[in-house]
Amino acid sequence: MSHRHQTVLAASFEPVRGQRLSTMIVEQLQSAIFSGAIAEGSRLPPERELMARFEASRASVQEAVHILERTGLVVIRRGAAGGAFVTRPDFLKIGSMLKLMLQANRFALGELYEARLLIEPGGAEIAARLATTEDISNLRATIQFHREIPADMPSPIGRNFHYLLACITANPLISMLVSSLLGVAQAYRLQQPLATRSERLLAHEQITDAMEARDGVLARQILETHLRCLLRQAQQS
Amino acid sequence: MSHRHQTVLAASFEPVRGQRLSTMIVEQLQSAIFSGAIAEGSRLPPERELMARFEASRASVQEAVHILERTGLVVIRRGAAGGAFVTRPDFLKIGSMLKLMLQANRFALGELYEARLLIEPGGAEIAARLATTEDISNLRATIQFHREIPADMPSPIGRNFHYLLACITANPLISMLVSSLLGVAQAYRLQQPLATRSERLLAHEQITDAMEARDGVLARQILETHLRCLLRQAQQS
DNA sequence: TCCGTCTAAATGTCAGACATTTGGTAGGTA
DNA sequence: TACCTACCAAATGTCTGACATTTAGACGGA
Repeated sequence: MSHRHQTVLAASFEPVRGQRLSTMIVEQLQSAIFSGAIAEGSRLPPERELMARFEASRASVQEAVHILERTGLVVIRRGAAGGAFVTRPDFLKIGSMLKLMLQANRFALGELYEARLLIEPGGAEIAARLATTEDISNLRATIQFHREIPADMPSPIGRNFHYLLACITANPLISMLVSSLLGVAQAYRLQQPLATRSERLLAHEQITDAMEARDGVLARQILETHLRCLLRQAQQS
Repeated sequence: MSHRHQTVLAASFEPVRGQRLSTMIVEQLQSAIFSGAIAEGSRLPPERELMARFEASRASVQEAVHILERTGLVVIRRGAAGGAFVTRPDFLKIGSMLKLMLQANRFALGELYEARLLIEPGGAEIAARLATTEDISNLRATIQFHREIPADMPSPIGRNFHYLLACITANPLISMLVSSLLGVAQAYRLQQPLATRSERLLAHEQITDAMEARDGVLARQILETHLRCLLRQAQQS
């Protein structure tokens, strides 16, 4: 056993050096979840049973399940009827994770606005087509909300005008992407707010007006101008 | 000790129910990394030492470090001079995680194209401004590559026309978003390819031609038309 | 009916051991 | 000197078995 390196010209050159056990378990569970073999809301087998199935220690199994929870694929409840329940990662959680990782690479602020400029104006146009009167009044309420709270208080994402706008598109992919970008933006903005509050509120109001008039093109233009202005400022600083 | 629930009107109502140990360790290490207290490229203390610092078991510490690795914040090397080295998550890795989470929510194919329609045409316009002759020949090489490989063989992301296009924007945020969306798209496309190969290749060639002519608007239009056509098909099916 | 209490199932954590990987070092040999 | 080999030590990977904690539900008494 001590002469493993004197291998006698093995037929297969594949190293197949196993990954970490927990990683492989994660992958198997993931594909089981994606394939629908484990339905949403149902419970994964308890750890002891997974141990037996994967022929791994509890530590490895547990780490795998914890990673799944961190990814947002399951929630773990302790106690008698507890366990790991398959769930759907809500896109706020996804956004916050993305934000975290974006934060690690330090992007230029300009790059951020450039990306927003790609998504949001087009999103506004779609939103204008779909907005209900309730959506509109939601937007107005948010504007009012921001008018009242102190400027230094960061507002929750649910009260963010741009996020609400994205949600109106009824395309979860879009709202997710926007919420991620906004999360990154927030981390930057704490350092240096680019637009004055009144400028921002004015733009938001104009956009809402345009949407109420069902003028998608106008809404798009205003948002585009607004963001492009911020982009220029960001590139200068 | 068995009457814990008869708490005598605690002064603080905060449950402060401790999170998982590994989670708290992850957070501390993360903020240490983000703050720069642990420089990029340097090594985290070995597990035994982290055990002592956090007063936790090796299992907890190890799980935390593994999670950091999964997040892309460190790479772990085994062996003598091994350990967890602080690194920067490259955006392909981030993109793949985003893709994973997008995949978990099952989107309609139409929503996917709608999102791509927001990002990619604008991205193409930016790319047309910045493309070098080398970029152009890269694009052509990719088209040729796809012309030659069998249709059923999935191509690597580095050979994906749309991804290359996004990379030319020189905005890592954009390439990341696009690569994520493409990843999701790939999972779908295995089921049903919407565009015929010749249609796709033709569109790609036209876009490249437009970029070579520095006609950003045209490149944008072609890509937009192409995607919008696919979107319509997706909505019908 | 409304409580407390107990129980069992499940996760959370720990300690210690052994296995594996891998860089470096010391020594021998051409 | 240059190269190869064997060995060592540091570090992560994994397992085992135990104990701690949480919590839903069952059981029973006022």
